[in-house]
Amino acid sequence: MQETISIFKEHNIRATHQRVQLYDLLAREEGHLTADQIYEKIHKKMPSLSLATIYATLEIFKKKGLVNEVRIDFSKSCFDARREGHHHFLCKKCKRIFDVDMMPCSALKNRKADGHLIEEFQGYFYGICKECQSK
Amino acid sequence: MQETISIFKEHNIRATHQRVQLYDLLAREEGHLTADQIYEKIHKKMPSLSLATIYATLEIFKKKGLVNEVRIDFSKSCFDARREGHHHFLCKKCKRIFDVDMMPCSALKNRKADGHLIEEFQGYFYGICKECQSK
DNA sequence: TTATAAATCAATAACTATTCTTATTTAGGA
DNA sequence: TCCTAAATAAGAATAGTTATTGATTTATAA
Repeated sequence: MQETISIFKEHNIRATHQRVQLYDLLAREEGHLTADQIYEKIHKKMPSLSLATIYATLEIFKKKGLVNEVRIDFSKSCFDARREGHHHFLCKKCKRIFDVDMMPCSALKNRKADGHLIEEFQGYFYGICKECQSK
Repeated sequence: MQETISIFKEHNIRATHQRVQLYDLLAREEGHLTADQIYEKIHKKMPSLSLATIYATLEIFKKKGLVNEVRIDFSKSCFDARREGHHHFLCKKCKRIFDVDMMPCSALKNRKADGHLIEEFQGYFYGICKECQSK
């Protein structure tokens, strides 16, 4: 996608097919996917894609600030396109992850806690999702 | 320690030496230790202790709500004794973890976010710690 | 105290997400 | 189009964690 390529230019990222696919998936289709889920999805269009490339690419995106690693499920990371002030909710029953846009803690950024300078904040919520409550 | 044993009784946990050592370490000496660090510390007093037992014990403590798993450093978990409304700060430079007692988000518990019932909340802060700032 | 079943233990094998290595391919400028 | 550094694919290696197993220990009751 053209918009993605210009974002890459801005951030000095070489626009390979793999990278464009990956970024488009996270930024325009779905958030919080694991490396494995990303692999499954892109593999269909691009059968030669390797998992190692996905990890390497995600690492680059993270460094450039395009993507966030989310570790709400301790066994594996998932990733989504960076978006200020959004956090995550993990349902204990169905294990699905939801975005939480309610953001009471955004004021924390660049403030100090016990003298420590806060640059980033991630809020992880655990509980029972809407759907699972009504069962 | 006697107090630990009575806590175990309350929670129906058999009070073995290994478990008492482990809980005392987390609750009375230090927080946020990795399984490996726990192993190193207890190994001195109790050379037969195995890492598998540490993981198994931590799992029991977690289920009973005595201990929290903290995954602020993505490569490995660390653990501390549960204490309401405290969160964690990871220094990007020295990689140390600090407790953050400032708690603006405690009101979230048992409320809903987009209809999802919040049972637990963990706040992860990333930045530069007090010491590293003054270098 | 002793018997017995259940719980716990240590040791190690197995598992899984992630990272590393290397030969090959590709993007983007000259 | 050609050149070169950078990126990729494939699979091996690593590391944290979990599962298995068989032996030991413990709680409880007789």
